[in-house]
This record gives sequence, C-alpha cells and structure tokens, in this order.
Amino acid sequence: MTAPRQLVLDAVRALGHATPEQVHVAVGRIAPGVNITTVYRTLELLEELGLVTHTHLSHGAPTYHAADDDQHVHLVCRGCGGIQELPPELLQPLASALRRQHGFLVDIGHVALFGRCGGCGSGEGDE
Amino acid sequence: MTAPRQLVLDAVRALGHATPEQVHVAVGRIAPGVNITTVYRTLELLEELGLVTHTHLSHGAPTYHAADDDQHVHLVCRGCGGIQELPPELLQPLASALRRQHGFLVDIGHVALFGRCGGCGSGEGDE
DNA sequence: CTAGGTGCAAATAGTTTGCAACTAC
DNA sequence: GTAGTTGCAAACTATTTGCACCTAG
Repeated sequence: MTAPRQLVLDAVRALGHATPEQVHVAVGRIAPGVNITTVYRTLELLEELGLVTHTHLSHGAPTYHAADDDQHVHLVCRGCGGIQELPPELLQPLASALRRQHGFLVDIGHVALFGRCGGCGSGEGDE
Repeated sequence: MTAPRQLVLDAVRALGHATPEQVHVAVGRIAPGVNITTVYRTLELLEELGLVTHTHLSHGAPTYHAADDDQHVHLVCRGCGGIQELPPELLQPLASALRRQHGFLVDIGHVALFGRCGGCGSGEGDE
C-alpha cells in the first residue's frame, strides 16, 4: 500500500460518495501531482480488493464509496438532482423475494432508485 | 415527425432495450446515412415528449426503451452481465413505503438492481 | 537488477455543439 | 423566406493504454 493508494482510499472514505474526479481533487489537495490516471487505477485495484465499491447514480458518473462504510440505498431525485440515503433494510423484503423467486442476489449497497422527491412533485428534470 | 425520427422510435420499440449506438446501427440498416448525432438528438426529443425513457444499466451506456412498452425492473448480473426483466409489481411494496415514509415517488420503470444471478454465485465480475 | 507503481501523453468511447445545407410550409 | 431538421466535423468529457522513469527490495 503506497502513499497515493492510501490517499485515494482515505479520500473515498472521507468523501462518502465520490466520482473519480472528486477523489482526484481531494487527493490533489493533500498531494498535488497525483495523476488522475493513478486515481482510476487505484480505484480499480481497491475495488478488486473489496475495499471500495461503486454505484451508478444518475448519468454515467460512477460514485465510489468505501466498502466498510454503511451500505445504503440511494434515492436520486430527477427533479432537483438531490440524493437521499436510506438504510438498506428497506430492500430486505424485495431482496429475499428476488432470491427466492429468481435466484438473484441483489447487491443491496449498490442500489439507486430514481424518481421524484417530495419537493419536486413534477416538472422538468434533467436526469 | 420526420422520417429519421420515426425510424429512431421504431428502432427503440423494436429493440426493447438499446444504447444510442445500437439504435444508430438499427436505424442505419434501414436508412443508411442517418447520423449518430441525429439519433442522440432524436432520443432526447422523444424523451421530452415522453415517448421513450432511458435507464442506466451497469456502466455508462444508457439504454433507451419505449415508454408505452411494458415497464419493468432490470436485474443486472455482475457475474455474467446478463439482464433479466421482471414485472414492476415487485417494487410496489417498496414504492409505497418510500412514498409514505419519504415522500419519494420511485420511477418504477427505471430501476436497475445489481447483483448475482443464480448461475453466477460468485467469482469475478466486471460490472 | 527486477518488479511494481507512477506520471505523462496519446488513444478511445461516448456525447454534444457549431454551422451550413435542405425541406416544408 | 422562415423555421425546424439534418449531416458533418470538431469539441468535449470521461476513461484507458503505452511507455519511460523511478524506487524498493
């Protein structure tokens, strides 16, 4: 575990959610000169090691979070773009149903649900 | 509704799920020369009109499907990359709970759940 | 010396934009 | 002719790859 790697892991843990670019910025604050390439490579490595995982919230931007972090379900509002985190227990009933009926093991910490939050009843919504 | 637009809509309907590029290829089979740009622009337009919607399955590639198509929940297997479609009723209990408890209106046809399908108990998994 | 890790630049994929040509009223 | 639509090329963003360098054992 080298310095840049530790920094990337720390950044992911500190940020909670972060895109590779956000991680890069965070790391760069402490150790300027760390290349974005290294961030990508390190995130990939950390993911293989099971230390971080990533989820796809909204568009293409993947967000990484530490695996030892609390797992949570994401509610992404298409109106205001806000993201709510909810306890994963909410998914338990669904998860068991899927497992029983379809043999599918849902990765609960990796779920993003799209929709509208209370404040954004309707109207436009860009993702 | 011009010819290219009709073709894009037809392609989305015919393909069921498709990335913009797949739509482009499908359209090109019937009307070569239609530009990928037009596909993107048309998809955007059709989405505004409410005729199609898109979901993010796995990585960045968005998949479009016709809005009048049956809504369905996607189960994306991180092992084999396979995609299962399930009836949206599965989400009803969860959706009502979220609505009641969090005022959040889940877009049920827009859900992708990641995990492992029966055949891919464990092992690697590239998204 | 040897391997792994890193930075840099270039390549690639996916998507968007600017602009001129084209078509339908 | 005016507005909306399209194709093409170029711009952009996000990500990946090739390669030389550097450091630890």
